[in-house]
Parts: sequence; C-alpha cells; structure tokens
Amino acid sequence: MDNKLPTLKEIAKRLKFSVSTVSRALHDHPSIGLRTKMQVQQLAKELNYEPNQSALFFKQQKTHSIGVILPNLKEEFFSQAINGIEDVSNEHNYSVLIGQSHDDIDKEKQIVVAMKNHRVDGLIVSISKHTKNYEHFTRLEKYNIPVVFFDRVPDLQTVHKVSSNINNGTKQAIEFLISKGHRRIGVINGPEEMKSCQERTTTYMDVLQKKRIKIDLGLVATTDLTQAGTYKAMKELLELKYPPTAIVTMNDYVALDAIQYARKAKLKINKDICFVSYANLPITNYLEFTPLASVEQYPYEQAKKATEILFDLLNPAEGLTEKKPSYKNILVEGQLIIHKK
Amino acid sequence: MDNKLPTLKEIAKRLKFSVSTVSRALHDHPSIGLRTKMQVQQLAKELNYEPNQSALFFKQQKTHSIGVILPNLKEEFFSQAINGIEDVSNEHNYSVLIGQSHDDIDKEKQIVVAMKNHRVDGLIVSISKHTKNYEHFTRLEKYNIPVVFFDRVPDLQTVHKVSSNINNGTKQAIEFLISKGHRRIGVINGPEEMKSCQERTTTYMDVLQKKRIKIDLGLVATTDLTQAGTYKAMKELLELKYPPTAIVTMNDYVALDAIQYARKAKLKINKDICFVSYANLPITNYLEFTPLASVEQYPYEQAKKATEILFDLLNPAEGLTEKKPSYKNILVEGQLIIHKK
DNA sequence: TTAAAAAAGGCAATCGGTTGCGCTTTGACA
DNA sequence: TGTCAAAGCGCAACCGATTGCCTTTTTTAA
Repeated sequence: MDNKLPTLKEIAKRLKFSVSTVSRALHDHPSIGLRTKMQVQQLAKELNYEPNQSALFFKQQKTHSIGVILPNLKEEFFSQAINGIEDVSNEHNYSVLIGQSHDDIDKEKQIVVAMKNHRVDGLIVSISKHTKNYEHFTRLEKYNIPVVFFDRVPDLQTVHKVSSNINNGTKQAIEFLISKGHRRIGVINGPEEMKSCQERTTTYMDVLQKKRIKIDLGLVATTDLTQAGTYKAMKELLELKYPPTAIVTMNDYVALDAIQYARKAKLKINKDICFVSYANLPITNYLEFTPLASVEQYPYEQAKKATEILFDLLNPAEGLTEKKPSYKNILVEGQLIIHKK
Repeated sequence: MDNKLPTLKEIAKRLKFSVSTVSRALHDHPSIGLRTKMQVQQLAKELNYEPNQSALFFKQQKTHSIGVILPNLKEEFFSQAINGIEDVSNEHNYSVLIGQSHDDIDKEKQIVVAMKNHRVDGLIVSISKHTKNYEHFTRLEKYNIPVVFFDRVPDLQTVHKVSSNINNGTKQAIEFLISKGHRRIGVINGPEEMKSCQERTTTYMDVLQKKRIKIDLGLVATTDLTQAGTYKAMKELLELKYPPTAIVTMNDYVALDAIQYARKAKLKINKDICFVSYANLPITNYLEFTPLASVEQYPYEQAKKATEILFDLLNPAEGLTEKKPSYKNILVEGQLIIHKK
C-alpha cells in the first residue's frame, strides 16, 4: 500500500492537461485560463499535493538548509545560540543541520565535509578551541557555500564574523573589582589560540596600567578549559607569594571549577576571594557561591546576527552588483552584569 | 568565476565516454574495462569530482537526513540526547536536522510540517509536555516517514518508542528515603498528561503500601515545571499539618527550584528536608545544596537506541518480509545514583 | 471577411546521476 | 574461416518540477 505521493504528472493525467500547465496553474501564471486554474488547484488540494522538495532542491541547486557547526551543545551558551539561528532560519523557511565538533579539529573537518556533501546553502560556525588553520572552511568558497563565524571566530580579515566585544565588558569587570578595593587581580584565561583570550589579557593590562596598579604577570594563568586545567591554574595563583584577592575567569564553567577549588582550599568565596566571569549562565542562580558578576556575551543575539548576515549573503541584496569583496565583522558589545544576591 | 562543480557529463566529455560509462566506472561496475576505469577514476580525482547529493537524493527519493524534534536544547538532558542521535547518524552518514518545540504544541506541529517538507527520511521525537494528540505524527505514515519517540513518548501502542523505565528507579528512590528513616515522603510531579508522571505516582504508592506506610494524597503535588509552579507545589507541601521530611521531584530543575524555596523558608537542606530527583544533571556537582540522590535516565543511551531503531526501520532487515506491524517499545532502566558529598 | 493580436496551453529541454537493455567489438574455438 | 559468446560501452528513460518557446484557438479590430 505504498501510497505514492501525488505529483504534477498525476494531476495532469487525471485532468488531461500537460504537466507544464499544471505547474503554471499552481503558480498562478497569467497564461493559464481561470477555469483551468480552478480545476487544477482544487484537485491539488484534494490530493493534498505538495511539491517534491528534493526535486526542487535539485533543480534550483539549493537545499534550503543551513549547517551549524559548534563545539558543544551541552554548553548553554551554544544551545542559546542555536535558538537565535533557528528563529532566523525558520523565518526564511530554512532548516538547520547541526554538527558538534566537541572541540576536536578532525571532527570539525569531517563535519565540514559532511555539510558540504549535503550541499547546505550556507554555514554558521563557532570554531573549536584548537582550530588555527581555516583551510577547511575557506575551501568552501569554491562550492559557493558562504560561511559566517560567530563567537569563536578565526583571526582573519577575509571572513564574515560576529563576535562579542568583550573588551568593554572586561574593562568594566576590572574597574568593578578595583572599585571594590581589589588590587591584586588574577586572570584565568583560556588557550592562547583563542583570540578572545589575548584580548582579555591586553585589556586587563591596559586597565591596570591606567589605574596605576602594578602589573604582575604571575597573576595571569591559563587553563585548557578542563577542570584539571583550571585547578592547576588556581594552584599556581594561590601559591603566589601574594595571591590574588579577585580572579577574572574565562567563562562561567571555569569560574565554577575555580570556585570549587578555592572552597577546597578553605577560602571564603566573596570574602577571601572574589570571582568575575563571562557568559552569565542562568544556572548560577541556583548556586550558593557564584561569581560576583559576569560579562554577558549575548549568545542568542550573536547567533541571530550571524544568521541574518548569512541570509544576506544567500540572497544578495536587490540591485547590488556582485562586486563586493567586503567582509562583515560585527561586534556585539559585552556587558557586565552584577549579580544580585 | 563561478567555478562549476565537475559533473559526470564533464568527465564524460573530456574522456569521450558516455555518461553512463563514467558512472559505472566510478562504481567499479564489472562491465567496464580496466583501462577505462583507471582513466575515469584518475580524472575524477583530479577534478575533485563528487556526486551531487541533491541529484542522488532526488533520484533515490531519500535525503539522507533525519529530523529531531525535542522540547528544548537548553536542558542538558536533551543536549546529551542529541549526542546519541548524532553519533549514530554519523555512522550511517546521515545528517541531523533539529527543531525545538519549546513545549509549544503549535510550534511542534509546525516543525513536523517543515520536516516533512524537507523530506527527512525519518524522525526522532520527544514530545512537548502538553502534547496529547498525536495526529500530526501519525499522519507521517502516509509519507512513509518513520517516527521513533524517546523519553517523552506518547501513550500509544502503535508507535515506536524508547523511554526510561523509572519505576525501578522510583522504587529504589523511595526505599532509599525510607531506609534513611523518612516516613512522610512528598512528591512533586509534573503535568498529568505526561505518562512518566502517572507512573511515578503509582510506583510511589505501591512502595509505600508494601512498606506499610500510610498514604496521604496531600503529599502528592504537581508542578507545570516552571519555577512558579514548583514554588506553589512546595508551598502546598510545606503548609501541610505534617509536612514531608523528604520530597521526590520530577527532575533536577524542579528540585533546584524546590530547594531554593525550602531555603527561603529557612529549612536546612538534607537535614530538615531531603530531596531525591531525576535526571542527574552534571551541574549539580557545583551546587551547595543538591538532591541526596537522582534517578539517572540515561538520555544519551535512550536517544542512541531510538536512533538505532529508526535506522532499522529505514533499512528493513535483509530477508524480512514487509509484513511486520510490530512496534518497538524499549525501556531503558533508570538507576538511582546516590550523590557523594 | 480577413488579418493580426491576444489568450491558453503543450512540447521538450534541463538539473545530475543511475540503470535496463541493446549494440558493437574482440577473441576463442571448432 | 566462420560462428558465437563474452566483454566493453552507449542509448535513452527516469526521478519531479520549471520554463523558454512554439502551436493552436479565440477574440478583436480593420
């Protein structure tokens, strides 16, 4: 009982019209008579006709789907980002294909290939924390698959990207800590490959310098974002001759690990030592010991903006010539959120 | 410079073969000579030829993609589930299309239509918490799109589903609390529409009865899973003449809200009142006040199993006749995990 | 009444790959 | 040297929808 889906041919046969007439009738083409249109449209409705998307995709060389590659859906940051992507895609009647790199470069490359084979019309990407080489992405140009990066973006001028300008947030964060009387402020940064981490350090030093606070490079530690890495960083910081009284951490997950370490070290959170972080996870509402403040990076907005750019690329603006090798580089301002409690 | 992708036709033209020969050569068809095969395969490699998936999808009437519909990616339970789905799909070289219902029935229906239009080969679904009517899913049968439900499954016999058998976990949980000396054990359950919630209540009563503990229906409250709903449930329970000394909550998110409420009510967690929950969120590791134990529901495994079933449906086992209106109904055993601390 | 224009609809190519079937070689064997 | 089969390859249909162009019919105007 393989209930074949109705096709144009089927309708045409029943009504004794040609396939092309049926097609045009359904599209309200002017050169089809009213009676014919009515007949066709009614039968189409009766049969519950719907055009075969695969055929359309094939003909128009479009799949009406975009791919999304990101490190890990488990991080709420990214699952919020997905919402932004989905919302915009749905408006355009596009579907969303998802792939997680799990911060593994090989997996990332593999997904890119899979997406390309699937002929996605475009790609939204947040790169893995180890990605330094972007060839697997740039290669997509040959296939006319536009790519827009967000949040974790390559340090290239020749790509479209949306990222969070954390400089302002970082500045606010450090000034906030200084205003609270802290003078020895530590940093637990992420891998140096990540552009945002370099920026964080730079801003950190800028602010301290402006406020005429001595800079001690020993106060800048790095983690690979694992719990072990963060513990190690904390160990280094706490073993300093003059340990920090406040620490700025790469993101909330790092902050949670750092806080856990501090507690094991019998430090009183927000008393002996304070934390300021990035990302502003909703889950922190349930925590007893949380960062004093977080720099919100607006994942939903970033992802939304990135997707909008992608659709602009897919539907080149009306009346615009092809000649525009200009690359979008949008910055979403980060914002320091001071937690209540 | 619209670098057209190479096609069979292109290769055929250059080598002066017919398209069909080229096609067969690339597929190692026996009726093609060795020399020809070599030539074709080499040129194909040089040109970086790759078959146009859209064309294939169209021809074979398959898209090599499966759709996933679930309530909310923000819940770690579901983002873990996605991993299981992705892993299996990748093995089969399938792509994963994602849609979130956000627990909204209309949105859910809309996504089903979008997925159908996209001609996904199959669907993995965890229904919204309000879904009672499953017509939008059963309608897919007509399109030969198999559906496998997981975790939040319809209460129907005529569908494929994988869900967590929480009865055993619930039993263990209640017995655990009883062994700790609790005699007044409360329940904060989810919406009654959800099958798992009915089961929870039933098991709860069974165990109490077996242990000869008086059943007080006042101890069973429900929440709509929002914070407000949970607060209301807690209020009811705590205002009882003899309030519970332990509470079993629908899931960890509910538990967190309940715990927060209890703390505001100046109750000492794990002393005045204990909690046992479901889901076992990793985030609870960072919490000061957590449930004593959680019933792990193995989202990754559930989703993985569901996806495997889907692929079985897509590739009907060799030598099996079509005649098998048998519906899979897999239960993944829940397991009580007692938190250390 | 006739020519020309407008209206209505059909033909066939096309997208890229697959595949049943038929045609032409070649080689082996008698 | 003639015969026949196997080997090697091409033709053409097909999947479903779109669209440029041509044909037929009807209408309008001269």
